[in-house]
Order: sequence, then structure tokens, then C-alpha cells
Amino acid sequence: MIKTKPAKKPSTRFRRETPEDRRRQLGEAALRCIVKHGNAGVSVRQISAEAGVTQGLITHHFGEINELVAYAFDIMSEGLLQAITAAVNAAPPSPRERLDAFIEASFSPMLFDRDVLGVWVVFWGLILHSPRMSASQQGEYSSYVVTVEGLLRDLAEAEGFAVGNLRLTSIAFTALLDGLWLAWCLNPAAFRPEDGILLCRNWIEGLRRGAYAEQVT
Amino acid sequence: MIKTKPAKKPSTRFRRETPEDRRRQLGEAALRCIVKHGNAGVSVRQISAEAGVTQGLITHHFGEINELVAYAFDIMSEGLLQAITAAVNAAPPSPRERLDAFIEASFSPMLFDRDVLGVWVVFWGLILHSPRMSASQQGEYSSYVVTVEGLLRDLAEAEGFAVGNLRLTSIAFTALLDGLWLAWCLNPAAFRPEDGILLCRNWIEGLRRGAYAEQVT
DNA sequence: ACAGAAATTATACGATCTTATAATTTCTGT
DNA sequence: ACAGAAATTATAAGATCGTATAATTTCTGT
Repeated sequence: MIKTKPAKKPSTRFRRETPEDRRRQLGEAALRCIVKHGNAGVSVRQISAEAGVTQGLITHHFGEINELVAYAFDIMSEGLLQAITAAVNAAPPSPRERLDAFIEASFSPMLFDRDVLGVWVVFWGLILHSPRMSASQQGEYSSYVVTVEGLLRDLAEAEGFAVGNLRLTSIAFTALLDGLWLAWCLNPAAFRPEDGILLCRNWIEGLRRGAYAEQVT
Repeated sequence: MIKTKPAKKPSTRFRRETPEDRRRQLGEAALRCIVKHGNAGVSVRQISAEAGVTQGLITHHFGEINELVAYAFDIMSEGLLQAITAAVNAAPPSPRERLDAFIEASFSPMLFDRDVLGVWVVFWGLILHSPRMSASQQGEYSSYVVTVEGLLRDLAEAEGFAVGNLRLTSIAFTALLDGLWLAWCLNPAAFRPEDGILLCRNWIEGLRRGAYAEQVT
């Protein structure tokens, strides 16, 4: 018998991983499945196939699939916020330039991406019907808004303009970013990412001119 | 034999409806299912049960379920845009008051509602993966932005301030509205609907102060 | 009154889903 | 070297899914 294919026969049938590593592998496989198939990608069979393991492994490490999805959400949130803060910290230390780095990072292909929105839309759908997911979301949103608050506060102090309610104003700026992201992903022909940057700078200009100075609360 | 229950025995086993009526009934049943169960509600069995008919009717009237969902999307979009324009037209004719009516309608319980967002999130997920749904979405978004353009143009003319690119500016205002809607539905404790109205008025104030006057494109 | 068109039901098939259980394999510690 | 703990596979059971097909019912037109 001739070995036509010198196939690399694995000496072992599967590799044993630490729970921590395996959980992360499964979480990332889940994200890839969601990118490819949207809500339909949230499935024990598809995710385990994507990760190259059998279905039982998901049950073993996460109990039920919802826990895996929630874990994937945490991975994703953490990664994005980290990417943004890295971009901000890589910028020159002036408030002006840090905020600008924040805006440009938000519209960079890494974040301003249909696939990324696709994942978030699936998460939003789950958040609206799952207290477990909702709890994670509240935490992530809160820290995101706090980040924006810091950037806007520093700019206001450096340039000497007034902001009535910093928290509400930060929520508005965050909403503008998310809304533009959503609109562009659903209607890529409506405007270009650089137009989005421009519109954010216009918003900041409104802030400079005192449009947000009077806020009773 | 005694009739303990004088049950109303229907003389007919089912009622025959015009295709148009039945399609609408099925579309509205689909929306109720999506409100209740999110993505999981998009199912031939659940929707037909909600509508009180058998599964075959959906196949008969829509062919495949995706067509039903797309139809439900059209119903929903049309209804919301119509509700908003009705509110605008009911307001006094001054540009100031018409725009204000638009904003207040956007934050009224009819639109600023978790259930409504839940339906949209499901649609967004489908839009991102279905050309058929995407086409409907592009049309709806476009007419929505055109509506905003009209309101902002009238205000700019009445008050005499400059807007560099009316279309981009309208996209930004639309994004702000959608972003606040999304943020509040996912984090109802973060702010109140009236705060959202306030933030929109601040945005308009920035517009008045010329923050959007200089837009190269 | 009644024939025929179309709406609706009834039923079935194959695919995919989640989860549970038991058997197997890997790897670590001694 | 080897025993045992834990990771992983293997397998199966029961729901639910979408859609196709044929039979039945309703209602309209003449």
C-alpha cells in the first residue's frame, strides 16, 4: 500500500486546552459566525463547527449557549473600547488632538464597518430580551460615556467654553456617533466616512459656540 | 343532552378574506410576534398561530417567509413616517413650531419605545444580510432624510442662518435622533425622553449659531 | 341553484436546533 | 510508569423549523 498522501496524521485526536483558552476560542468563533450569518449564526452547531470542536464542548464550558453569546459580547466590547482608547492615547496630549483622534478612530475601517455593526445588531436584539445581556450592556455603555465625558471636559477647560450638563452632552455626542455608524452601515451610499468626521467636527463647533451651555437638566 | 356551554358554533370553519386584507393581517401578526420574541418571533408557525390561521397561508400569500417579513417592514416604516408627518402637519405652520413638533413626536411614547426599537433591531439584522430588505430600507431612509431636509431648510430660511450642506446636515440630525432612541431603549436609566428633546434643541441651537455653515462637501 | 376559482386547511417530510448522557482521550502529578 | 481528573468526543432524544402537496371549504358569478 502506497501512501499517496503523506498526510500529517495527528498523533493525538484532539488537543486539550485550558478552559480559559477554550472559552476565548469559542467566543471568537461565535463572533465570526455572527459576522457571517447574523442571527442565524448564533447556533451551537455552527459555532462549534467554526471552532473545530464538537457541540458538547459548548455545553461543557458555558452550560447554555446564551452564556457563550454574552461572553462573546464582553470580548467584543472590551476590544473596541480598548482600540479606541489606544488611538486616543497615541495622539498628542492636547485635548483638541485627543478628541480628534477619538473621532477619527471611530470612523476608521476597524470600527466603521458593516461587519462590526452586524455583530452589534445581533447583540442589541438579545439585550432587549435578556436581563443578563442587558446588564453587560449597561456597564459597557456607561464606561463609554465616561470616556467621552473626559474628552469633552478637557476640551471645554482648555478652550474655555461652557457646557451645561456634561453627562447629557456626552450622551448626545455618543448618540451622534452611533447614529452615523448605523446610518452609514445600512446606507453606505448616503455619505462617506470622512463626511461623518466632518459632521462630528461641526457638532464640536456647536459645542464651542455655546449651544450646550444652557441645560436646566 | 344538555348544552352546558351554549358555544357559538361558527357556521363556517374559516373566513375567506381578500388577499390584500389577509396579507396585512399576517404582516401585523408578524410585527406582534417580533415585539414579543425578537428574532425568535420570525417563524412561520408563530406568526400563523398569532394570526389564527394555518401555516400554509403564509406560503400561499407570500411564497417564502422573508417576503412576509419584508412586507411587515414596509408596513412599519410607512406607519411611523406617517405618524410623524401627521404630528408635523398638525402643528402651527411656522418652521420653528413644525420642527419642534417633529422633535416632540420623535420622543413621544409612540416612537420612543423599547418595543418599537425591538422591531427595528430585527429588521436591521435582516437588512444587513438581505438585498431585498436593504432595498426597502434605502428607500425609507431616503424619504425620511428628505423630510428632515425640508424642515431644516425652512427654519434656515425663516431665521436667516447658513447651512453648508443641507443633505449632510440632515443626515447628522437624523443620526442624532436615532442614536438617542437606541441609547435610551438600551439604557432607559441613562436619561429621560425630555432630556433627549433638550439635546435635540441644543443641536438646533448649534445650527443657528453657524456651526454647520462651513462644509466643503 | 350550482359550478368553478381561489382561499384555506390538513398533513407530511427532511433539516436543524438545544440539550442531556455516557464513553473516550488527553495530560498532569506523583 | 501510571492513576485519576478533566477535557473532549460520540451519540441520541425531542422540539421546532421551512416548505411542499393534496384535500377541503368558501364564496362569487351566472
